[in-house]
Amino acid sequence: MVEKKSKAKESAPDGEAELPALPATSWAVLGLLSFGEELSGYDLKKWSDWSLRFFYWSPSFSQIYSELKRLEKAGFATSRMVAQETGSRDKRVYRITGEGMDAVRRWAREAPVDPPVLKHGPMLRIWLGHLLEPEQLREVLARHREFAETMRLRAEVDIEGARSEAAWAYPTLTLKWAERYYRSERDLVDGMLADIEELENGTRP
Amino acid sequence: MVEKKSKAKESAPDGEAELPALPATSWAVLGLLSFGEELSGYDLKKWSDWSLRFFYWSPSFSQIYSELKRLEKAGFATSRMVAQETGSRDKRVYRITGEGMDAVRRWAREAPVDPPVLKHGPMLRIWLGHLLEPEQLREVLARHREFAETMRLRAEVDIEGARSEAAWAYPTLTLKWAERYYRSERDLVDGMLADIEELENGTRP
DNA sequence: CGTTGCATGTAAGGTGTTACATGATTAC
DNA sequence: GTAATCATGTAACACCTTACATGCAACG
Repeated sequence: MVEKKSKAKESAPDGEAELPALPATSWAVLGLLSFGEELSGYDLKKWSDWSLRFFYWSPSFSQIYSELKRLEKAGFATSRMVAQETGSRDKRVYRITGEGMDAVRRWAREAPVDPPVLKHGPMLRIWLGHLLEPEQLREVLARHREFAETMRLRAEVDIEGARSEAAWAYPTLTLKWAERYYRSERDLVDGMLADIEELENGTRP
Repeated sequence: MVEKKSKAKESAPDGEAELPALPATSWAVLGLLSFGEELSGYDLKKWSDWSLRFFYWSPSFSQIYSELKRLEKAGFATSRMVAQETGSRDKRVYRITGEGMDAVRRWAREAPVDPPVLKHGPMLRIWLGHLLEPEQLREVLARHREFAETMRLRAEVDIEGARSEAAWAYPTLTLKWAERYYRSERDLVDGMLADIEELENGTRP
């Protein structure tokens, strides 16, 4: 039995009620609502695109819509239709409930600290370096470097934008983290380019 | 139309045949085989657990088995049963084909350089810092720091183990990368702990 | 004599994506 | 007039995981 992971199977007759086992994405969406604003699915997508994206992949529109339904069914959010004055299509806006706040808070405090999930395509390519020409290796790294530097600059800009807004204290903390993370990602490319150089020139005495 | 991504839809009447659109995991498994050894599904899982794991999540047994079937159907690998002398269950071993080598090589050279996928649970928690006590924030970070340091040490050990084996030149490169990556991840925790300290002591003049 | 490791595979189900349908408003 | 943005949602499907079934060998 290699693929097992015993799971306490609900019950838990101790005072605390069990938190429902939602996927992390669900908690992320509930987390977006936990800042208190009433938001539509569309808003949520936009918001997650430019805040979560630095450290968490942004779910698609359709997933956000289905997560919202799930959260509403669980009693963690309520929705209401809002008629648009201008005449465009009505929108459905969501607001977190008291139970929802309790649940995210408990999740944030009690959930196990799992290792981050990383799928680093560029590194997978380098790992298969025996299949590429050195020039192509460098090309892959150059593209990844561009990406990292773009992200770093975006984080830098956002930090400026969020400055001294007390409500954004913690999100700003993660932006600072992101600025350093993507800086490191960029520098790691440079380190690897140097290692490749060394490997080719055969600097072995 | 927000969720579109036009896809050239096969055809491509230029000389080159189209590479089949396999998921990255499939290429990763084929990549494991591209080092030339004849391996069972079980071997492949073990191998991916301790090599890919530093920069790419390791697929489950059952997925590896189904990827192998897919690769065999595509003509990228062949398999044969091997009877076990000792009497335990027979195993099926896989070997990459010439077409398989061509395909991974082309994939590694030609596939677009996509940004890494990151789902950083610990950062998601910090981002929701308004829901936690400062002590709990630090606890989340401490656990993540432990993880990062463990990974860093493993990479360090593996680098020693792989030294001067010419065949492992590129995998060793990614191990060096990993050692630096997890070192940075650890240092990023320390940076954030300092930022939290500052936030609490309110060092604002 | 129970646990761990070796070894392969199926079934069921959850997670998440793309494609499509629909339609009004605003900007070029 | 046509493209982009706002806005919501369904359907189909791909990806991937867990649970389960099965069974032998070696170790303590």
